[in-house]
Amino acid sequence: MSVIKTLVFFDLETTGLDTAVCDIIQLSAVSGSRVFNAYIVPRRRIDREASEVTGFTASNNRLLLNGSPLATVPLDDAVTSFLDFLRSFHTPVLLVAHNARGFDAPVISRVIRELSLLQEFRQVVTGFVDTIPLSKNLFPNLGRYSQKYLVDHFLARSYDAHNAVEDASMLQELFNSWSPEESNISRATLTSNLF
DNA sequence: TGCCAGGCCCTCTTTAGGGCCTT
Repeated sequence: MSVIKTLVFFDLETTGLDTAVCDIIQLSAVSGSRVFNAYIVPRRRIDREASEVTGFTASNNRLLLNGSPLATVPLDDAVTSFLDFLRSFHTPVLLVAHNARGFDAPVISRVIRELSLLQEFRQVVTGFVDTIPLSKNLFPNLGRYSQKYLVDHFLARSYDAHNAVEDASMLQELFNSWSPEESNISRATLTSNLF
């Protein structure tokens, strides 16, 4: 008998690729039709490459997307609201992200530790599902496994990559189109006590 | 001031190198 768990698809936009130091700029999550999104002014400079890829820039304590200012919240408010969003499902949550092991899980886990919220996090999140190993297990001969490629290949869609809400929403659509069995999901799951 | 990653996987492998994947 399996415990009912809620799958929450999430994505981060950050100031760069170094998971040890990057700041979160956008934190988004999607589960069914429910959506969470928060923009945060970063403490550190946004890497040039990250700005080129995402369109985010920061100046004078403001965050801009393609030159237009965004409504932002402090980091601790964003993470607290995210935990409230996860708790609202009233079941254990599996957080699903593309390259969760290599990027999203270490970043969100580090930030949650820095905010002394790890205990609260572990009370609601039981693990991370990484859709890269999941897709490799399901479709071993694809050759390429970037999210953009997978969306194009399986959904025949192009989309606004590097908008975290769009990325999380597309990942949910991809996942649902694959209808993976629980054993496949388990093989691609990292338990939260690793973090 | 400017710069900065790192784990996985494959192969022309293991005394290594390089591409992929995330921003």
